[in-house]
Amino acid sequence: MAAAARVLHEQGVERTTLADIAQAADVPVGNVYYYFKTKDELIQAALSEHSAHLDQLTARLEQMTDPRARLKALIETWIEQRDLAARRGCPTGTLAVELDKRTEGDLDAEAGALIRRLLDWASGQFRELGLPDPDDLALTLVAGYQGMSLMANALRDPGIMSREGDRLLRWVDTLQLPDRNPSPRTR
Amino acid sequence: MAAAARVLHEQGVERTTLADIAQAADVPVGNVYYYFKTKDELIQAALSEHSAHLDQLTARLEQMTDPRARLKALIETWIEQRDLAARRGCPTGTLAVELDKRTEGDLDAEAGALIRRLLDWASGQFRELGLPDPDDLALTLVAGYQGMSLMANALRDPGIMSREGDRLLRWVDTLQLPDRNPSPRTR
DNA sequence: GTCTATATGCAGATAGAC
DNA sequence: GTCTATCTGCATATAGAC
Repeated sequence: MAAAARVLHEQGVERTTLADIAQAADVPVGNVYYYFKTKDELIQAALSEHSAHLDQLTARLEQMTDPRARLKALIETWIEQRDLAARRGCPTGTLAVELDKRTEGDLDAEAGALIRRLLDWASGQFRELGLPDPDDLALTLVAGYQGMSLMANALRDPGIMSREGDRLLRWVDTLQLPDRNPSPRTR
Repeated sequence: MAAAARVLHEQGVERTTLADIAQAADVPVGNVYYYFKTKDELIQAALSEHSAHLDQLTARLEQMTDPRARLKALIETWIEQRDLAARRGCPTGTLAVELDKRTEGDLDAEAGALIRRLLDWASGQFRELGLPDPDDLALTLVAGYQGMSLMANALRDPGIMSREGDRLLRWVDTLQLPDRNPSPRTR
């Protein structure tokens, strides 16, 4: 499963053969079929891997008490992955793009669900901060990440991850709590 | 070439067969090879189509005198394409993601070059406005577009294009000219 | 459970009639 | 230039020995 996730990310879903994955996992080709009946099941396994990584990441971030610090640590993590992002793009994002081109099967929805989980987690942090429209803020954050990853990948420039990542860090810093007593009418 | 551009965008590069393109163009398969020796040449032709579309777009925008209005019109164009973006993603962006997975050939660089041309055009507009770091602003703009397109596509939600597009419009509006005489030291 | 050998289908590419 | 028929290679998937 780890080999599948890695190779599918590196080479893309459609250009990766089962032989590639088998070789990366150091097992003969036929053996793969004992555990995964079809290539689609292998792709699903890769999605599970990414899902587990997301769980690990959020669990680590939640050890911090301040939601704003968690969000900034998330962005720092993205920046640290800049070289990989420039070479191969965001693992989940590029997977979503590829799978969305498929009409049959429902793997595309699963990639979307994975992104939505990140979105929901981020939304929860903004909500904890008491900020208005946490869903919108989460969307801006994750879209920002996907955008900078795609640009870094397309232009083969990890510096883009640093520049846009820093901008996101500053953005998170500037978000202000709304005035709690905007009007004397309240109560 | 138009059929190639359309079908390659809809189905993705790797899942599109020459038969698909031939059928969309209403010519028999073998005939395609009279004009395009390989599938790669067809992909290149699709890139040329996208390039021509970009030229048409910027030419149209440059009829406006105010660079800020041009940028806002660009964003409006993106928002108008929200349904296509939600179903298939940004034509150039998804192409870049797919082609970047290829090791052999140099098509990936051409997709990147196309994105860079948009980047350069946007940078020119910010520069005309006299704003500092026009390249960074252009990067933020185009990354924002790619990010919202990918999210709209992954979540199958055109509303994302509207929400994030509106945010970009407000962002362009808030960009201020720097103080021209910040210090009496000058001269 | 593991592995080799093989079947099947299809996509890219070509030959050659018209 | 156009089109049909066909070749070739390769990727998914299977059969079956061990």
